[in-house]
Amino acid sequence: MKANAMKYNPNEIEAKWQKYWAENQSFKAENTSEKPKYYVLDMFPYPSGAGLHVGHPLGYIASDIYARYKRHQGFNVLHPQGYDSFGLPAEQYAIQTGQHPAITTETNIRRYREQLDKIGFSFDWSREVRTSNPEYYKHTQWIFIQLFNSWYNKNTDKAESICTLIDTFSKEGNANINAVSDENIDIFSADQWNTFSADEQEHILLKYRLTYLAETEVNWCPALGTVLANDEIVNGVSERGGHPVIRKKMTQWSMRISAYAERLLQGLETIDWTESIKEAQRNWIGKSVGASVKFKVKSQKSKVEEQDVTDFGHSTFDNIEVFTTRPDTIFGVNFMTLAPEHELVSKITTPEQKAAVEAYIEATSKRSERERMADVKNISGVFTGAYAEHPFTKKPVAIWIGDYVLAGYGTGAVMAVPCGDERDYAFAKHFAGQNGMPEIINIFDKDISEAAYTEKTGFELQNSDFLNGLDYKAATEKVLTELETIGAGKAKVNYRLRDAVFSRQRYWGEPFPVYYVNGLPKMIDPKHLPIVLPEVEKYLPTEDGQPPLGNAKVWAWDTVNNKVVSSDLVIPNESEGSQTIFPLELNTMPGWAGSSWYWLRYMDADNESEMASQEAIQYWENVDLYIGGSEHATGHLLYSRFWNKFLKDRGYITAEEPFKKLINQGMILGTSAFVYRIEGTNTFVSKGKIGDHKVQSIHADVSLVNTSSELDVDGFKAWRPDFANAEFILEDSGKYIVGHEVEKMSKSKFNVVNPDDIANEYGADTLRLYEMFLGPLEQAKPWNTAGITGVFGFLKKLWRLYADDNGVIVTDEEPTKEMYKSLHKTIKKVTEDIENFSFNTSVSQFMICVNELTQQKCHHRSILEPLAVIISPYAPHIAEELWSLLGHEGSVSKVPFPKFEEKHLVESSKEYPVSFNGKMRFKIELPLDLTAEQIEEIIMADERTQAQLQGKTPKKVIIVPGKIINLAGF
RNA sequence: GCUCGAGUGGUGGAAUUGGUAGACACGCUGGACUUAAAAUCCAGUGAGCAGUAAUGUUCGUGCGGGUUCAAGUCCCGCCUUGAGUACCA
Repeated sequence: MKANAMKYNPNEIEAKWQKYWAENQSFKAENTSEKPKYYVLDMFPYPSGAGLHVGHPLGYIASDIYARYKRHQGFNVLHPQGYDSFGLPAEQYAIQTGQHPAITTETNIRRYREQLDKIGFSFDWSREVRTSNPEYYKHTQWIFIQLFNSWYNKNTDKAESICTLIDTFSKEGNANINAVSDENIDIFSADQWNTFSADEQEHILLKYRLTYLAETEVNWCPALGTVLANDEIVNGVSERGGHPVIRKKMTQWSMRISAYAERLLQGLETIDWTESIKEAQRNWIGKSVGASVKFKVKSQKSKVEEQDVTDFGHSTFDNIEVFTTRPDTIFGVNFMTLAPEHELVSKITTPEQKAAVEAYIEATSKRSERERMADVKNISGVFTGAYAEHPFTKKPVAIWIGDYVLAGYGTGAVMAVPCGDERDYAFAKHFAGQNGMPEIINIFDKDISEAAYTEKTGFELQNSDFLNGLDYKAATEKVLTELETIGAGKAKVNYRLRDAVFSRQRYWGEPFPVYYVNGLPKMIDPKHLPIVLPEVEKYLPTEDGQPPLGNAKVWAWDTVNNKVVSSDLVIPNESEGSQTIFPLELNTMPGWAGSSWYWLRYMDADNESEMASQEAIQYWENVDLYIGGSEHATGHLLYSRFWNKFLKDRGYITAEEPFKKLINQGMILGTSAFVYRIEGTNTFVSKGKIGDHKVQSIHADVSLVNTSSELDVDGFKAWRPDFANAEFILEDSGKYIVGHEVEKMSKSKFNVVNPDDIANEYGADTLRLYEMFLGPLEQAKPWNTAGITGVFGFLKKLWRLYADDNGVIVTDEEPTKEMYKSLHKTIKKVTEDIENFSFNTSVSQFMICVNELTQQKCHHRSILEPLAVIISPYAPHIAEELWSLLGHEGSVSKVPFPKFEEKHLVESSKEYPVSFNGKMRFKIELPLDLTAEQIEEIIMADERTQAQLQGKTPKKVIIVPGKIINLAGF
């Protein structure tokens, strides 16, 4: 007993200190403090049924090291954790089993918490949030109402209360309003506004609100029974499940994120994020500078027969507006192409082209997004028979439709310049000679017989009237002036960023605080929030295709008693005046709603009346360090910035950007193991014996394989009943050797490694150090446990500096110079490493230090005390225990970080490498205070130098004192 | 196609502003302790050539050039690979 008492026993000391931290609330952050604040945040997890695997804690360990380090540095650190607990898997599970998603979620959270606690994170759990908790989503609903009650004023360049808009409307109409809004809003005067009915006014306001209800074309995923946002679609299929997605018109809530396009772009310059994430956001926002140009649709006389144009409704001129980044090529316009969905198509198509156009539209609408993408090389389109008028030459320009023009980008129409654009060129070549497709005009002094000339440089314009002889820059300037003069266009900036669809046809999400009167949405007064998710019998859509909330029996809003009441009380078709009970919104909010503001909630997580108090918001401001995966580049990280900017505009918070510094941890991949079954048999052949056998690769559970790739054959037979009678062809050594492949960790690949298993075997400190030691934080890397014994051995070695089997062996003697040097070298390196997020090299440095101190037989308090402190952010449990072995009360986590002292590293001499023609030949120890001349004298006198020179004289002698000696040119 | 990264021993990876390439660890080899094994400790370990050996010497950071006394690091041109994005007018 006595002997074991002083052995390093990770399980015992880790349990002990985890309990101590919890009982003493060691990591509770205060909202008022004399200390400077530092906010370290992890992307909170979705609590899935599979639990945590070793990949999840990677970022948490890094942020925990940083948080602990900052506490040692004297900061008041906020380091919270919570759960993004609304989401699809819990709902799918509910559909299959009938189990309420809240119960599944609760079970999963409990498991996550257990796993997280085992790793010894310094989270302030008193601030835990769960997005599915009504006390949380009450505030999500409140933010939604604020967005509804806001519009974006381009003059002040920020969001304002809708009241300022209504005020202006009633005083001067909307002519002078400069807002981000729907397009094509009719101009009205103050008098007109004041005579509009309330409903009419509401319809107009919806076109300005920052969240609005509109019939839009959405991404509909039939398999999931819901719409998806653009960032939830990857390669034309749903991100979750990989189901096909089609375009569909639906009335949905949208978020007017496009209002913030420019600020979201500019803000990137002010934040410390990786270039790749910034670049992804820039691409997603997709700013392009060019011009919008109007083409009048010509009242055309059919070439086939003379007819009165008024018969076709062409008596009024329509304008087709296009966006182009190359207004300088305007004289190269051969034709125009509209997206098949363009609203003018049906209006302008001539009778003789009608059948062909309609057939084409029909055919393209049937194709899914994915088919359209896969079919890029196939050129298709139809001539509408109509013509537009060129703004300068006044010549007719044929109007075509084609699916290479996307309805969702720009105006859904392009001016086609075949000589300067590859797609226009291909289209023109494909339909060359057909009715409506003229010869290509070449406005460049270049050969375009093979391909378009797409460069913006190296040409002079020709065949371009007043632009002849000009280059890109000069022509663009001139044409913009001319376009404005004749009123046919102007400079324009276009963004790819679309407004984000905010409705989901799901159960397990935030309900909207919205009810409908005569089909118009009304917000519930915030004082009645939360509107709690109703109970339903089935989590599937209703039989008549309503979202799952359509199944709720109690889901109507009583405007007299201000509460949710039975849906049966809604009286259909009765005049508005007598009704007081109205249907509630049946959609729920998307997954990103709750995660778009959660960092604010941590600042004051128990506040019932507000999302967080003003005091808390002013103290914590925003997140100093945010760590998480790069997969959220264009989703969460963009939406969060949007809501943050909005909340700032409306005066609720103080910071323009939510996350000052962002680090993306790389994914930890699994190393899958494969066994090879000979086809049609139950015989498994070892990797080296496959030869000519036709085999099928089957995933084997990685826990059945040791570090030498040998399979536990008996374990494998017992693993699954169908393998119980398996036969094996072994290697000559008698072993069964498996194959390996690096893949994403997943249950179905049997390559998941669980952090608690590692913690049980080696301890959490070993797990923490090993995850850091694997390689640079940002880099993706496969998990393998091969090196873990090295880290475990290091901790045992560290322990032995403080204690042997019989007890503590620390002395109060004065350490040697070498001991101080080892320590301070390490303080210096580790401090730099933490600040550079280079945690892998710190672990190496700790190993070097402990190796040196062991060699020096160092058991000196003056060294071991600071050593325990600098190692504590990485391996907090052993550090606490060592700190108490040294006789201290309380937690090492509160102790100031040791200061690096240069004096311990000052050297009086240096072992110089001596190179000849750049090749290092020998080393020589020389005092550092020698001048270059003195060094040269010593070197030239050295017999090894003479041996190298073989009697020759070097032309050049380079001596960099303190660094290197090089003799060259002989 | 475009954008952003990355290529270093048997393996994971070090190398701060150009200055001893391969730190640290795994693995492997040999040794100590042990009846034996595990654990622990010690030594060696980029490749080739010469030598019994100490040692000497050549080659070596994806490929081909260049700048420099000196290049993994800087410049030019490629190759491979990962990630994101894509008919964006």
